[in-house]
Amino acid sequence: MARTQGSRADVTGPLIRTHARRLFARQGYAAVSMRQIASAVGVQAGALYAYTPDKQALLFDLLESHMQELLGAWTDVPGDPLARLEHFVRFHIDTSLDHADTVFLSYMELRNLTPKNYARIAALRGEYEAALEAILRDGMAAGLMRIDDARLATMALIAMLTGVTNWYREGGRLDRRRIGDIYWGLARGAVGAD
Amino acid sequence: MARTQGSRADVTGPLIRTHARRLFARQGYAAVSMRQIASAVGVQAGALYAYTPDKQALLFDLLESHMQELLGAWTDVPGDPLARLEHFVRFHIDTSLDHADTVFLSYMELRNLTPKNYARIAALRGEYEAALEAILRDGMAAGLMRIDDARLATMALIAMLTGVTNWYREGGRLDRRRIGDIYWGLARGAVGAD
DNA sequence: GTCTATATTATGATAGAC
DNA sequence: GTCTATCATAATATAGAC
Repeated sequence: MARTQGSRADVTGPLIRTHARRLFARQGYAAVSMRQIASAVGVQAGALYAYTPDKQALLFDLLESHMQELLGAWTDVPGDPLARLEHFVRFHIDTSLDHADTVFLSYMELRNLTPKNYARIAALRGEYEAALEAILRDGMAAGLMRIDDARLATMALIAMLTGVTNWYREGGRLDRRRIGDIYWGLARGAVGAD
Repeated sequence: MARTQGSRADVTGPLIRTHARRLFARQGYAAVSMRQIASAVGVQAGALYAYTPDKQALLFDLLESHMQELLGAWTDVPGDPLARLEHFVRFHIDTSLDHADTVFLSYMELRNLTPKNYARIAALRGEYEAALEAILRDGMAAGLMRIDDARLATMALIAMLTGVTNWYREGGRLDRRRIGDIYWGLARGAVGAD
């Protein structure tokens, strides 16, 4: 609640998203008021409505742009399914830690989306899951992986990797590279590639 | 919002817990009002305060009694670490699915606890994690498992197993027994026991 | 133990001035 | 684009009657 006048559209928009993301992740969508977001940004509550039609749209935009960014950032590598799986493991851990707030939001606040908005996010998530499942199926076909059920293995691996966000703390016992190594070992074993 | 008078202490208490648990899990703690819980139970909002000092205590009671029940229900089996791990895998999946609402709550609403209440739940969770970690360490010591980091493997396995609640639907493609088989295969591979 | 009524505070969203 | 002021509604929690 700093300024009392003046237009700064270029900076206010991103600030709203940043602070909303952080607050939603830390306290939950329903527990955060528009006034609280405005206060963090340094504007009055009314000003937020120049950037978003309502609170729901703000949440949806955060989740959708995150999924779009995730899908845009993911690039499969050609060749050996095991190398591709290792790449996915490291990519997923790194991006999950880079966007821990949004990742948490994506699991937590799906239920606060309208049905239509929910369907959109679920579809994007399905695309991402399909990328991993394709790798596993290729690995099975090539005889490099022993997997009972590719769909369940996909869900299991994503849950396992995303779980890093539950305990990781910057400056902790292990750095990211080492964590990636360890989880790649777990994933490789899980798909029977040892 | 059915009755208009009459005392039914024996049934109202459990009903409050049951409906609060379901509503908190489906909509989030902050999004659920005391009126909403009261309405589901069939009493007026004021009546809830004969059972709980406030909303926060209601959430804490649900989480704490769940953790107590989980710890009470868990019994290690003697002998082979691999058999003990299989037992843990099936136990964790089964109880997670039996208490899907509370499991979800336990991950999502920890941040809505006061620091003291949070510390209590975290301690109970730590006890449970320690049970799995002990199995993994015994397996490593016995040369039956190849694990880089027992602590991370513990967190990874629990996240993987708990993730079942994210996609499981009653009457779906796979029954619980089969799901347990598949996840046991994944877990066994992850700890290098193939 | 439960109801009705209410105190108090906060919420999402809008209108109009600058 | 932002502020101030405000509407309409809803929240948690309490008091006192039955």
